[in-house]
Amino acid sequence: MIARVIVDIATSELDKIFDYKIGESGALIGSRVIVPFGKFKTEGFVISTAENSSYPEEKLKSIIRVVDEVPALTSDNLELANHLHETYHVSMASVLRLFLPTEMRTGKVRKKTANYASLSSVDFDDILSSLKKGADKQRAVLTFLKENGKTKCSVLNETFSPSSVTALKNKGYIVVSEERIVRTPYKGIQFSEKRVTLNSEQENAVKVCLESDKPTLIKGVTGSGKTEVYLRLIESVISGGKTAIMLVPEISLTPQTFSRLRARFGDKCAILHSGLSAGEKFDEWWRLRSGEAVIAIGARSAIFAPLENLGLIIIDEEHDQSYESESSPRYVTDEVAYIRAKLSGAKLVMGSATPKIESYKKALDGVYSLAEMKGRVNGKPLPEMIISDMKDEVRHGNISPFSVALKQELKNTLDKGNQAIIFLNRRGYSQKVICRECDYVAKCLNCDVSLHYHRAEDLLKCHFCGSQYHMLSACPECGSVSINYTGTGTQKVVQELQDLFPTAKILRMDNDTTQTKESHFNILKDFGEKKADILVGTQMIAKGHDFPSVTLVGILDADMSLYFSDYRSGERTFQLITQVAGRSGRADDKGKVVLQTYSPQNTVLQTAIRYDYERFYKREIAIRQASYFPPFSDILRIMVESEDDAVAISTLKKVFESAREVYNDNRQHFIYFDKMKSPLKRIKNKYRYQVLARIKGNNDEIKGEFYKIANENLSKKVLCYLEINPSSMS
DNA sequence: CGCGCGCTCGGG
DNA sequence: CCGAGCGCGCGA
Repeated sequence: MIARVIVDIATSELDKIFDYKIGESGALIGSRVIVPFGKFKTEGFVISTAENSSYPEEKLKSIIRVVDEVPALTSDNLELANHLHETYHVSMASVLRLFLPTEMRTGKVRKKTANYASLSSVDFDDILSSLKKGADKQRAVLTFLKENGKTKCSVLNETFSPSSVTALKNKGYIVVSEERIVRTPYKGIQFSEKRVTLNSEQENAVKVCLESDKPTLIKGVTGSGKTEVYLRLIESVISGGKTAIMLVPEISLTPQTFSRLRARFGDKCAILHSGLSAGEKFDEWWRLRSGEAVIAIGARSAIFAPLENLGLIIIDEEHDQSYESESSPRYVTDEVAYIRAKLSGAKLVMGSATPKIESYKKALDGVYSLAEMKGRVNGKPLPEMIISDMKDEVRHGNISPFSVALKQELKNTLDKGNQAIIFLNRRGYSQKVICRECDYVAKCLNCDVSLHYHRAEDLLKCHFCGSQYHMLSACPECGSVSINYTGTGTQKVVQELQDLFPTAKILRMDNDTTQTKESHFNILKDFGEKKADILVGTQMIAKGHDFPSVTLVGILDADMSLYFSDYRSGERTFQLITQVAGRSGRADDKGKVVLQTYSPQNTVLQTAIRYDYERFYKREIAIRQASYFPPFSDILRIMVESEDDAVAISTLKKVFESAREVYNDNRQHFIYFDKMKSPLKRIKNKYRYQVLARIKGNNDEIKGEFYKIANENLSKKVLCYLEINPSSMS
């Protein structure tokens, strides 16, 4: 028998199948195997088997051994891998890697075992009496085992003594056996479960999802109880003997999210999360592979969970940007989910309060089924939104980061003993450091961006590459000591708030305060337990978590994201405002939101404060249609990045020449085609250029050609990749 | 003349 | 990806 093997080396010239004799190895389809390759050994994947090979018999080598006792990849996985290989034009090896935790490939983790001791079958009293008089420790061990049953040897050794345990073992009075230990993530978390009855909208959503033979989009306002709908769907699917995947945005993948599933489904669910230790990840993965766990929950990569007999895929907050992979292979999660669901006959359910424009269009066009949830489960209205015109504030002499209205509402909130959240999507103290004399701006040496000042450490930091620099004592250009800070960040907001409300306790949550695994959780926990009055934070406070005492949300700079020159900036702003606003007034008191902006008449903001997604959508889709932007076209961008500017430029030229041939042959499909510097000319010491195109209609051939061009120009010195409708155009 | 380095090629 | 094989440039 012949095994057809993909060697686990992800370069395009090795992206072909090598045949090996299976011999005595026992390799099966999906097995990871060690094979001789050239002068060395390498790891590979058996993607199929055959009776004989087209390669000369005498040249065939044999598989050395298989790696895992059970094939790591399922036939579902292999089928999906094939499709991704074809859609994204990436090597089979790099696609297959997606299906395994990286720790597993490098062979660093293995199954963990420990020795356990238990009483042997000899009569207990006989043993006790046969022991010598002085052997009190041994008697104690035996009594302990009698009372507590099977116990880890390490525990016995610690509490009693290793010698007494060994002595008992040698006499045959206790039996020591090696057993597998499953490393369980978030062991300490309490699982509490409040089972609720579904309201009619939730019932309807469940029904639509289960009955539809198309993917379903659940459009439900914040607090409408989407999670409960997901749980019911999972219940229904696993009771039918099938398995389920639930994807959540990276940032929502908290112990609390997991504990809700754990409470309902116990050990049947496994979590796949980059924050887990290598051992935990490995064990959770195998629990899924072995069928011990049937529900996988995780961020985007969990779409590759090793489940067979898949019945359901849920994508929560489907509009979230974290569903886009930013390293090769650059898959888009909902596309992968769509293919996987189709291949395995599973249901696909996506949920959001503010669906992507593309998704909502599909729902309206009948490509997806639509389930709407307009009411909140607690029956409370959505918080009232108030706009503060910051231009007006400045005109009236208010130069603080807070409007008069926000200050007043903050005071009221604190007086009532309630809590407030202040949202600002900019961390650090200030965004820019500028010389007042000569307008010099401090910039990163590796990136084409200005440095942010961080007061806590008195450092200048680059938010792209993380480089840190000493704070300037004087301008390096003109020597002036007069330095200006512009662009308020979270650190400065905390300071200003503290000045305004000296007795208030303020917590800050952003990238800088959540560096360790638990800090994220701890800040939210402290705030939830009312150990602070105000929480100041970035994007990461926008999601999940009910804080019943929060009755005020302040959004500073609501229009910040409006001015990115990006066709999706309006959509993103609407989503962000809706989401942040949803943090307010989740329980008894009615919530309020103060939205500060310099463009109060902007339609995106005007529709957002009325929670009028429909109107926002209508306007947005009209703009996209008139200007031929997605979903009425596809944006193709081939990025060229290199530390060597000359190499980048010469590669760009080659890429452009090849792409131009495609363009010339298909002019009627192109709306736009050109080459240029990227908006961010340099990041992490790499010069960045791009070939940008926009094409009409369903043009998989053009996409295919562009994928090919990108792959052909890739090398050690230069990074070259195609993005389709990227969420960031920087 | 020798070897060091950079390029190309093959691997089942 | 990694080693082998090969060509050519330079120094005692």
